Amino acid sequence: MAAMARPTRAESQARTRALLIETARRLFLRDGYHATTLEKVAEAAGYSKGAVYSNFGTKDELCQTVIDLVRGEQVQAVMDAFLGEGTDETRLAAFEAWAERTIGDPGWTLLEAEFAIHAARRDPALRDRVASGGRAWVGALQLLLEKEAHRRGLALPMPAPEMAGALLSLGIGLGLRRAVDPALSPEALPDMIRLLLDVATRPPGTGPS
Amino acid sequence: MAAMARPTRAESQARTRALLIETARRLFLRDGYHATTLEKVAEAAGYSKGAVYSNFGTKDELCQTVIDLVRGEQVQAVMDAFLGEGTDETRLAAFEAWAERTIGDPGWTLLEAEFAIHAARRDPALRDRVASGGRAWVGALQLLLEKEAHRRGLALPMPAPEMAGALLSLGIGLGLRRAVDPALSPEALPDMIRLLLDVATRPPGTGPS
DNA sequence: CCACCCGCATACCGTGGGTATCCGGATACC
DNA sequence: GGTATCCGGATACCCACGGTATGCGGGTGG
Repeated sequence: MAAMARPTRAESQARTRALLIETARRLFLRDGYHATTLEKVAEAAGYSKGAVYSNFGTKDELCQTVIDLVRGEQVQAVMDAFLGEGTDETRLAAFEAWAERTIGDPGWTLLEAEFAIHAARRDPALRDRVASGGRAWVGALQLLLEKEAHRRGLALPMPAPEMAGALLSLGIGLGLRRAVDPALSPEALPDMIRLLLDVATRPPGTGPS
Repeated sequence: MAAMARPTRAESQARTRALLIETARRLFLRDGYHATTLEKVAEAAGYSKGAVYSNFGTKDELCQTVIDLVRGEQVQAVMDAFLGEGTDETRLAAFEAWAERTIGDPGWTLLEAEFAIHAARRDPALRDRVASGGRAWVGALQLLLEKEAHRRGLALPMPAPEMAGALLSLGIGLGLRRAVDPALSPEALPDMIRLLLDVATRPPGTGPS
């Protein structure tokens, strides 16, 4: 209680930091990395640029923080969707809903790609950190694939790590293309997954439809 | 001859434009869209910023010009590689060499992706133009797939347009991921193509290896 | 209670896209 | 051939934005 009446410095700063992250998240996701200025973030959060720089070393650091946060949520969401209970079709439908929400939303895909490109050209350290984010995705997808294959009792058409990488690449590419060309169907990713499952699952002698 | 001794204005401007495009191409491919400044381009080409703005309305227009140019060459190159003569394996090897050169080179993939993202957020007109570039890729790949399927006398595992789209997405995603994480194998794209060919080609009763 | 510390605000700098204006030589008309 | 005009390119400038230096005021430790 005393802490609320007169917040300690650490609490006060933590609150500032949280507000900045929350605001930055909204703006970065809405407008992208370059179009979002630190001044806009600071003002929207009710602070000045100084507050940002006393909580984050650079714009890159703030954005990376936001991205790590959001990616964690996304990975969690896709794991929940695909690893939950239900029939194969139910879970595939849940995954499709997730894909529609995530890949269909330009904000997230564009931000992660934009920042990755930015980092790739900046300094190797930032690039490495972004690369580890990609590996986090691959790891999650790999786990997903292995569990799914085991649950269905079938062999994957290629080693799980490579297949996870291919899936991630496909998702990134589709997200980008869809952001540029909204007419593009979001069904492509689920279709591809269905095809791959079909490959592994198809009884001998059955050709492609 | 008279034209060389004293170039007409149109000739002079055409030369300026060509030099600017050539220089811009080098810098955009090397450093990316945001890191390349018009002043650097102008200076490297031996002109001033004014020359750029009297030949191109905006930085976006210059970059779009460069991208259209390079994409045309890339599409041509991949068509030549895959539609040329030779055995199936020879042509697949030629394609792999192309993929290694193109997707392995961060410059091109990063530039096209960076500009696409930039355009997607800017104005719809620019976004549409970038989208048409994407459709050009899809069209070329579709033609390629159909010809290859016909040559081998087998059915594609999914409709050609969708498959072309998937392939393009895969290429984009792999290119981006590889730019961020150079340790990533460039074999993934050819592997995926082999897998898909394998799916359509596999004799009945043969499971995945 | 007081001196110090530090989170945030303010003022400022360098850079880069874009604009306004100017200059000089090619062009058009007589 | 002379001269008025036009226009490609140069120069000077504006503003936005990332980043830095410094100042202020209130929490903190003695």
